[in-house]
Amino acid sequence: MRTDFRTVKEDLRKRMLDGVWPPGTLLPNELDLAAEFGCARATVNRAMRELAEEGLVERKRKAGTRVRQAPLRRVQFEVPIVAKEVEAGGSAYRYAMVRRIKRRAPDWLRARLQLAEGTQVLHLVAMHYADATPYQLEDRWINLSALPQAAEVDFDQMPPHDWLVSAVPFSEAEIGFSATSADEDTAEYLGCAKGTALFLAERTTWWEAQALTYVRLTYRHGYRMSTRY
Amino acid sequence: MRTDFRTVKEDLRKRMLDGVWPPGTLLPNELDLAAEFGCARATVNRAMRELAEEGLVERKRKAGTRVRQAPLRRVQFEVPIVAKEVEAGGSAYRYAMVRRIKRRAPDWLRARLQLAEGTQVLHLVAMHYADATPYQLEDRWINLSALPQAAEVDFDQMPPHDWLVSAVPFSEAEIGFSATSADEDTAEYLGCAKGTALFLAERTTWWEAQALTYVRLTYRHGYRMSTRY
DNA sequence: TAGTGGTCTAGACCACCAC
DNA sequence: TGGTGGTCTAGACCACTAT
Repeated sequence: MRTDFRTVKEDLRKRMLDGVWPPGTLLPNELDLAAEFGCARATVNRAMRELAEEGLVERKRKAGTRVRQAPLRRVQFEVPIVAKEVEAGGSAYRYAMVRRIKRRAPDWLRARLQLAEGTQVLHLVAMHYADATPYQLEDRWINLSALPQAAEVDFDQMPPHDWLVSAVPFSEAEIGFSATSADEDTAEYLGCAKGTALFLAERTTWWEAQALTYVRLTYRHGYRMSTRY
Repeated sequence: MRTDFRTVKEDLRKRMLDGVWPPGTLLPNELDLAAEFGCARATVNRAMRELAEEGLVERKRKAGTRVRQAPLRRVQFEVPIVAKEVEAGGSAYRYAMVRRIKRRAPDWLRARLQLAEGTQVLHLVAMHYADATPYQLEDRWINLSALPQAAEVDFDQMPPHDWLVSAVPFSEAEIGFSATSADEDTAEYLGCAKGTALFLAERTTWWEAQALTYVRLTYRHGYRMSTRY
């Protein structure tokens, strides 16, 4: 059995976790490690490169590889897709359009998306359910000057997110998370008391410097977004 | 000038973004691409592997490489470190311990951290400020059976987080984000009205299957955690 | 300037799996 | 069962930077 880069990687990681190589330690160079593990230098290189990407070690030419003082912590989330989220929780996903209005972009939206005055937008409100209980309220604005086809789409049949992914597979986005108080409408949609603290995700999507859509996703009371790292 | 794997990668990416290879397209195999780019197969492999890690393409032996239908979206956050966050915002960071009590772990904490009955814990409450205004309320519990040294640390001089990073450089953690209503105490600490919706981050940290600490970080009203992708 | 990591090459063998 | 990606090797040259 040959020496696998994963074997090397996990072995090196173990030495750091077990305190054999505490933070700040200078590791042996690639050639020496390759000799120790009985593998090619390229194999050690791959192992070390991945450890560096994970933030466990820091590499510099000539200076060598060091265990990081404060191992970097990067959290990775999958962008929550509501249908998958609901089904992963063992519930049946259901979706319903609430409102669909074509109108001129309000000022706050024009400012946020940098739209010209008088730009037409499509305002969609939709509810997402887990079994029969409200899960998420979607409040979406689509820039019709960038996506005129959206005006013809039947969003009763296809959730806006699905259509957007198919229409614009690649895009830049900014996503933000915060807490908000339920206003009267939101409280009614989500079945909670007015003033309840709710988790809010906002996303703005761009393509080639043009804003495509802005969406506010308000989650039901008690929602928690979590991950391990 | 030789063909760089970055060149190959960006060239391939461009073809997908530009619609030359729309979602679902089967890409040429590595050998053909290597011939096209005039480089070794390993170079193409590295480029494609990274594109796969980014979620742009999907690779399967024998089946080949395909452009993803719905390009996967992975969001990366740096784990927010309050001091850096505040200073990045151009404010002066200040920190103050509010309370420090050694006690037996309450039942809810024992359940969460899987502690034996009667386990001693250190309960710390601290405030983090941006300039003179409250920024974050830290409510932390440290398992003294795992970290007995914590009992002797002067947390007036060093924020708990900094001490923990130096004491336990490597650990597993679970982090969760949600929304919460300000109770009376929290409202007073953060200078907001009772019942205000606040952003809450909770983190539980483990090392070798033993819980080290559980912390609730409640942010001031209006806080927003955001990222691009 | 010398030591270290970064990358490319050409070839090889293998595991997986769609056909 | 054959084609594809996954990985390893041995060698080479180069870029960066600590000294």
